[in-house]
Amino acid sequence: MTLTDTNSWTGIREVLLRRIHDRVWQPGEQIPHEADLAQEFGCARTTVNRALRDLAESGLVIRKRRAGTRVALNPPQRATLTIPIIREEVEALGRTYRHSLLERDLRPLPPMLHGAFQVSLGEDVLFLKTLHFADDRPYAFEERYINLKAAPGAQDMSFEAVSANEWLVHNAPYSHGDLSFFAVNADKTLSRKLDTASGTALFAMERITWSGEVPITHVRLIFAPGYRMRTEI
Amino acid sequence: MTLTDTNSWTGIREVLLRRIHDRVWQPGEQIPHEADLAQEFGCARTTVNRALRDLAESGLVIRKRRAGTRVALNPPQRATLTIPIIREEVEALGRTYRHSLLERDLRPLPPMLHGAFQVSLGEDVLFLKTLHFADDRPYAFEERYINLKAAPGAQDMSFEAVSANEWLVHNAPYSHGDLSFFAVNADKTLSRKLDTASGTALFAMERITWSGEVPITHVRLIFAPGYRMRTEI
DNA sequence: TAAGATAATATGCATGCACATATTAACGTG
DNA sequence: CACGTTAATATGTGCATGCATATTATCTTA
Repeated sequence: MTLTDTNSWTGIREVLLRRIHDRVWQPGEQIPHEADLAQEFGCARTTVNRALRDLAESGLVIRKRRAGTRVALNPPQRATLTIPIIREEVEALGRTYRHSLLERDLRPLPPMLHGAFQVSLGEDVLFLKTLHFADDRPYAFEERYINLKAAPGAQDMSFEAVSANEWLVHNAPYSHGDLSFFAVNADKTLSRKLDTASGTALFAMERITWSGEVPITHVRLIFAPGYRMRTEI
Repeated sequence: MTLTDTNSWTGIREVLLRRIHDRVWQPGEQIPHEADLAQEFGCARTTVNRALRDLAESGLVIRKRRAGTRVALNPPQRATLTIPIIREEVEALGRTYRHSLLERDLRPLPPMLHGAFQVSLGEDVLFLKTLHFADDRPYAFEERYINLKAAPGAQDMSFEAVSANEWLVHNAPYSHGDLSFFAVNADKTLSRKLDTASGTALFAMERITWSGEVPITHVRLIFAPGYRMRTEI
């Protein structure tokens, strides 16, 4: 009856999904064991396991050893959003990308970042101010601090040809990071750079990345008015 | 030498991860076949497969049949963010949640939503305006349209005791949706509701969900000033 | 030589089995 | 009856194997 092949793990996942959607198995309710399901579908337990694991990953079911598998009470609304390199994002829109480096100097780490960005306080960090353009219209304004201990090569880069973002992605890969999104009002500087009225609400993103225990970079990106970050769930 | 057990799939994943981080395998470079790696680690190919599949899922390697596995050129910066139910988000902050229903009526679908929200144009939709509080301070302002064809029970709900969000999560589960984030300036209404100055930049989220082909609801959530959406990568 | 058929190969997936591990239920024992 | 011990059980994971499938390389043939 189903279009999907029933004894492939994806097929089984679809069937289970439908049962959850159609309330055959109520939220919070325990569903049959892997072994029973395997028998029902006439496949190996491994295959059922694969399907259930996938559902558990997306948060739809909760699995516990011995306790069994149950339908999640409130399926967490998870969204995976891809944060592209700005150049790629702009080019994907069919527009021409360029960027211009507004500032570049060594300076002590601003106190605001002392907590998150644990560098010995004497050390200078590389500070960059960049403006990103799409078809010669400002697209995003970037302020970035780079820990030279984590990315020593950065000191010799001008970051005029290749953006710091891209260079870092390729030369100082991170293991983890913190990401946050918020809204800011355009101050005088921002409004001039992004060619908008002062006070305009702007979408902003802040990111700190580490390689293990070592902080690599702190970026603050502020997008031109009208920017939307989209994703599907 | 490694702390992790080397012949568990997670252990193998760690080893592979380190090789990628340490540039033993350069970006774009092809890495050994599953079979070779299995021999190197002294485990079954299945186990290597599991580790590689996991790395592929997080976008660090690209796998193609016959073509082999190679390190991703620009590892997409993917972030999974969990969009919690507001009540849970507020309570997780250790604050008391409540909400108040400001408006509730049936009305034709506003033209703005005709494109996304395909309801026969004659049909009315349920419109709700809600203000969410944390410790009696405004937390977020919500405007919501509910397709009564997708969630007929909604017409009989007052949504005063239980929020529309929670009710829908439990009674009209969606199969997919569109999600977007942006910034808006507080207009007169918003500034009064959210107790802030007019013009303040506010973080906003818009979401449309469907069950199959049928649209369920359109929500626009505007958060009080200072809100940050955080996640880890 | 160019285009199409064919073989080789790396990953994808299913199976059956065994053992590990977390968690709950049952069981004693004081 | 309370509390700690033990057994039962469902999921987690590893292994060996075989076949499926996509893609590339090679070999034909006109």
